[in-house]
Amino acid sequence: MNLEQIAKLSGVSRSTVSRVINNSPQVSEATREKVLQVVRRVNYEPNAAARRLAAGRANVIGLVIPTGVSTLFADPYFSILIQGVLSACNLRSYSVMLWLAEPEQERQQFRTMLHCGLLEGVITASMLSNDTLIQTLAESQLPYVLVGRDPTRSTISYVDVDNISGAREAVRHLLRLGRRRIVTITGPQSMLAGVDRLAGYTAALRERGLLPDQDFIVESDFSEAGGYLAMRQLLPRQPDAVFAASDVMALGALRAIREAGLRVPENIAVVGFDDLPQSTRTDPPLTTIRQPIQRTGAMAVEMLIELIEYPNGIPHRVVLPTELVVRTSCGSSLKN
Amino acid sequence: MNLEQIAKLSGVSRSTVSRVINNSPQVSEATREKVLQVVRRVNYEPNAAARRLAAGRANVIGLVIPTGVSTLFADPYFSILIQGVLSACNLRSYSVMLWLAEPEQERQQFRTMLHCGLLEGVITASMLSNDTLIQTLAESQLPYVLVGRDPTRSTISYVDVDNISGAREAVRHLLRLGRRRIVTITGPQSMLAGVDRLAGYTAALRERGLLPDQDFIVESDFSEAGGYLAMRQLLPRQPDAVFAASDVMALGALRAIREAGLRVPENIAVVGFDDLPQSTRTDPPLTTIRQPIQRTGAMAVEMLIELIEYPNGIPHRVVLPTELVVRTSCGSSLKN
DNA sequence: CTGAAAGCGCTTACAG
DNA sequence: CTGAAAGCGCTTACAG
Repeated sequence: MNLEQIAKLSGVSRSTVSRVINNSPQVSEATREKVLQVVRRVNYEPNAAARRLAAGRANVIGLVIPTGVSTLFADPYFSILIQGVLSACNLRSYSVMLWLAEPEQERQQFRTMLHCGLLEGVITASMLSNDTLIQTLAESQLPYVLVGRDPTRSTISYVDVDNISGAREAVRHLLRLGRRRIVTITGPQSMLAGVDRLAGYTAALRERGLLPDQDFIVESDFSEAGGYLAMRQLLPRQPDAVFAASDVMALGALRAIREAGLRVPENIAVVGFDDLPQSTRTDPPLTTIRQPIQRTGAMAVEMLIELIEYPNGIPHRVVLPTELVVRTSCGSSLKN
Repeated sequence: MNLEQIAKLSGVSRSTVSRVINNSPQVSEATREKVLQVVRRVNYEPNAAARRLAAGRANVIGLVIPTGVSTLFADPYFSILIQGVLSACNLRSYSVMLWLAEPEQERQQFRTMLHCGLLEGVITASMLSNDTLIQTLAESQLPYVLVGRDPTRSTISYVDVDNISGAREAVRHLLRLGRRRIVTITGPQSMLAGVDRLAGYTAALRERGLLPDQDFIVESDFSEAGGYLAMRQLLPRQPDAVFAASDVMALGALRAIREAGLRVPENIAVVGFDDLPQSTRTDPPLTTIRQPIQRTGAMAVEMLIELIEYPNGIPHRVVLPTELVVRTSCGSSLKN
């Protein structure tokens, strides 16, 4: 069923049908109704490929998550982000093409995807800072928005979460509770979220005149296993608290602490970052920094659609706030 | 950059360029080389929308996961399945459009997506048995394959996992270890995986001449919280073992058991189903039935592509095997 | 082996 | 307000 046939059935020209489909104001009410009736009766659905070709629009965007197999499996962060992007797209009648960037050899596929003429814009998440993917993206001339800021480029739109403040809040909380030997398990320092959360940790200590001790900082990879290993490495420092830069790593830390026969929060207080759904059910329930993951995804969609619709608009940068969620993994100040 | 321009640059016609792009054998080696050089030099990428329009192919399929927001968040099963589908598609140079079926009102969007002319085929997962979505899919005339069988339709392709045998294996293991008061937390009985795994439980008991007790069976929803609640409900039955129809529910069961002050496996043995990555790290590590989730996704892709390429091929049904993975949540037979 | 031409299903100036 | 026509970037009989 195509335009031509609808036209025939409703006794007008193809152009007119096209106009009513696209809600053009320059159609008489009478014709509009007549055509709409046929459209509804035959359940007509315009062909997106043809539309894309003729008019450039097809309402499809790409979502690229450049992470190896393992991380995506392990971190609910991505599921939630994807969910946020997808529901926002549903609301706006956009479809999304999902692409997971696997190792280097796949970069050619990324180019192909960008240049194949199906996508009107792209959202990318979880980039390494200064990822070559971004370069490729920029060259494609497609509108795009980053999830996570990129300090090396000033002219692009991104939505990020306030990682520095969030991490600082986490460590301030620990300090308020009287903890002083606060170690941290960081995210990869090749990712800006990893860098920023470490910066927040450092800032909170400095505010109190404390000097961050290099031995108190172990770099990890946002995975449970990584958090576990890092915590084992930190245990000999005899910490009384740990700030893990993600809830999943905090989970690993909890496991390492338990294995060492120590107790949370009595011996070691634990704060995470993310506030994943399951963090209410860890043992003990995790005190953490909530970031609005789903909203981040939705915001990225809104920004991208704006960029698509107004190509000359200025780029926006949005930084979403975080929030300290106190549960029991740090104890309360009364006890200390 | 389009065909026309490549043609001009290489001094041949558009038709010829198209032929070399599509690897047609009817082109002389000399021309092919000449054209290919230009193609590579300018980094030409054919326009998929135009291709789709002209020839019907664009190498894009849809993946629809009809589950509410909550489940997708909570169950890594879906992340892994998506991963499997995406990597298989990457290998075959297909792109995938991901669509999450939210509540009923969204069904119209599903139709739109199917009929918009971008998709060449569809994979759907985790359907309710006899879901109306399948009806819509069938009407669309698109090739599709189901993840999970549908007993009500005999002419469609699906890939499923042997849920019945898997569940039976799980319960046999418990029986071998001497457990006799074996309860089960089932998946939703509106989903075939839920039904099949319960059937496996029942079958294993029957083999031993045991009668499945209705009080020993609680229906749940594949979520952690659901597993927790179900286990609390089952605890008064004084079970010495529980078969949870998914690892995520087993996690909830572990939590309920721990809260009740009981020990795993001493008081209650626990078996799950899935073998998620994190099931090696539960406390205690979970004995479970491994199902090849990623392979399921990849297989669905292969089957769908075959259906797309050979529209008159016969539908295939593939049932992938499961495997018992013994860790420590059931103890060993020596202890019993 | 190669090219000219028709056609895929739309949109959108242009003319009336 | 409406229609005829050109065009988006490809593919593919058809003719040579």
